[in-house]
Amino acid sequence: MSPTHTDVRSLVGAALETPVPADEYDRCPVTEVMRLMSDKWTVIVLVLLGRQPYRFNELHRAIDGISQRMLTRTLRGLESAGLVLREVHPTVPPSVEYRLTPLGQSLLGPLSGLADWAVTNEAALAAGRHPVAAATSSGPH
Amino acid sequence: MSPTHTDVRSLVGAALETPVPADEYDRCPVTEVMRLMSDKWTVIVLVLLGRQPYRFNELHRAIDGISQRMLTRTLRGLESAGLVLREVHPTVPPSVEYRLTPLGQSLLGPLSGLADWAVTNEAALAAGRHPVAAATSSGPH
DNA sequence: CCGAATCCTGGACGATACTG
DNA sequence: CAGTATCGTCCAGGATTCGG
Repeated sequence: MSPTHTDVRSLVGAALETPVPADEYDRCPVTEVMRLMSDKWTVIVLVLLGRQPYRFNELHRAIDGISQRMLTRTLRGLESAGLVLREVHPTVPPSVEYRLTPLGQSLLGPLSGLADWAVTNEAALAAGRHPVAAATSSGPH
Repeated sequence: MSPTHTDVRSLVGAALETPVPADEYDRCPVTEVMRLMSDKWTVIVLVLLGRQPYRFNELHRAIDGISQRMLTRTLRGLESAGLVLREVHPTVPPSVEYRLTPLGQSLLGPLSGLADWAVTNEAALAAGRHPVAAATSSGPH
């Protein structure tokens, strides 16, 4: 198992001179995870399911603006990644429950780290570019 | 300044019953950050610039498969978010250097957390769905 | 209640050519 | 060297309809 990473060098290997091969970049686990989370609804679904299991329509009502189609697609994506478990209860009418798998739960930690950063730096981001000490060697005279 | 978040509840407020308003979700800082990072090249550019400053064509050569157009767009996006600083040196021929701002640097930490998770769970993700203790106790065969 | 099938639009992305 | 302009393709995502 990998030791703790202190940076994201896993993405680029150890290459400084070597260009990142397009193929390797495409199959990099970091890239894959970003692809998975980068659609419009996956994160919010992940967060909600992190709090409690939901039935399909509960989720549909809980997320304002999502269509049935996109909820289904989002859940399928998470399911096939092993982050969400789909449980069908053979009742009448049928009900389907979705919950996070342990793997899905474990993603909430890192995701929370990113969320924390986003909230902390919300102001700086909203400001567009923030006031950094621009250090051209010519210097502000 | 916000206290430390232990989960991503900042995204959903405190609402369990209340549906997440589409508008609020759209302007949530977490959503914005995900939007920023969710294109094909932003993450790798961020990572490379985290190691050292790059000139435009250095970056172009370092990332296999990226087009000039997309590199420009990616850098513009990062710049307008305040994560990357663009420095024009009035030499002949002109050279432009890109480096991370302190804000950009600070993003590498949380990003690294996600990368670490991705590498750690690469196997489980590659397997599609992982062998979780399924509710159906009926084993294989 | 849960979801698949179909149609449509906008934006991401790539390739190529051109410019100061 | 560091871009911009233009064109074409592909796919995420919304609306709607149908099925089990």
